[in-house]
Amino acid sequence: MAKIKSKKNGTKKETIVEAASRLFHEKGFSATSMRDLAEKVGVEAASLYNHIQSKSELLQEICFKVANEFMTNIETLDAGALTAIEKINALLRFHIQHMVHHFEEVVVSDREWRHLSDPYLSNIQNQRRIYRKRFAGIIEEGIKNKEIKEIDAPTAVLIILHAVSGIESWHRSKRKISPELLEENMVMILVEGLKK
Amino acid sequence: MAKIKSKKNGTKKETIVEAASRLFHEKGFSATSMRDLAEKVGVEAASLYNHIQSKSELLQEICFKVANEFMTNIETLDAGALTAIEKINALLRFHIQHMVHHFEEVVVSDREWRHLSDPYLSNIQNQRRIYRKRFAGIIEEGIKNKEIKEIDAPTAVLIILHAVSGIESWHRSKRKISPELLEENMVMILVEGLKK
DNA sequence: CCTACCGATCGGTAGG
DNA sequence: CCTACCGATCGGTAGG
Repeated sequence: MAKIKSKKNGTKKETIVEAASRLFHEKGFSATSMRDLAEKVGVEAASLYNHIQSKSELLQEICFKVANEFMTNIETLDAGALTAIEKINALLRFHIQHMVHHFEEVVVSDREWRHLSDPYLSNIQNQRRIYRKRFAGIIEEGIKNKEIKEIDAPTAVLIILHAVSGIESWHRSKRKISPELLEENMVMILVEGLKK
Repeated sequence: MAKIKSKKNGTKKETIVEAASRLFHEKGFSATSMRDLAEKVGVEAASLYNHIQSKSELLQEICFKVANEFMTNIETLDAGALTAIEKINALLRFHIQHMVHHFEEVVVSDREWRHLSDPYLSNIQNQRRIYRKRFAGIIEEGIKNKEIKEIDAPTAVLIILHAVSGIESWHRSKRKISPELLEENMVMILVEGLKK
């Protein structure tokens, strides 16, 4: 009876994953039931299973989509001919913009990946480790070049990545500054803190 | 039969809350069952209810304990005669040390407070808002004094508080630097990023 | 502190 | 896409 309204350029599955992102962000993966999701989408719970295999698959979709986007970005960027500081600047801005525009899926993938099970769990853990190592490599490059002061690179990565996830509170705050101002402020505080 | 082993200076309830911190951190509040908790403590699930009222009470204990510690700290510190930068330095170090030594309860209170229900939910949300405002106030003081460069104070607070929560990854990492080095690095990057 | 058990809700399936 | 329903598990209680 009630059909899933899929957007112009999207399959019904994509519509479901999008609704799942919003719910997982709001209530967490474990506290979200398939009946909650069905209600949000406008069908009965059983009907969801014509488009997806399991609740777990929804979390997989979200986590791997986000991981791929960040991984692709760091690879193309790292291949370019920028200085280390310029690379870090670009990485940070990409993270900020992603958090501003797709914060629900980014937050979910950051906070709920623990609820995946193998082999997806190990896969995501690996990707996250590789990403952080690559990021740290860029910082170490900058330290060698004397662009960046002598800090522990993994600690700097950890600070930058987690600082960005603070944008979630920015979304919730009443009187937000503009996304552009937010970006400039974050770059100013974080990148300046690294420079020699 | 099997009795709860309470530590020398702790009630049985405290033993249960401590185990709950570890489990809520590991699996999340919603995915942790009272049977999981009972097993960890060494009794049957029903027996837990001789010491606590509900699962929700455990989360309340954790969240309010952490909130009180941070609130007390900022109040005593803000009453002192330090410069703004010195206050921020001290606040940051308190956060770092707390995350290093009591990271399970700090992470749980940071990540799971959404699962509280009113009136506890509103209470915690208020406390968090007040804390951030007070922190931002100190930064604004520093901007007026020309100790700190002209940044958006709420954004700086958001960066600092979330950066600190990155210490969770530090705990999980194989080759950790020492807590002292971690602290010095975080202060170096974050506080230097604020200075004029 | 345990055994026994409650109603509610969960993720998911069968069959149309 | 829905109705009907499954076994499992949930938080919590009664009664000893």
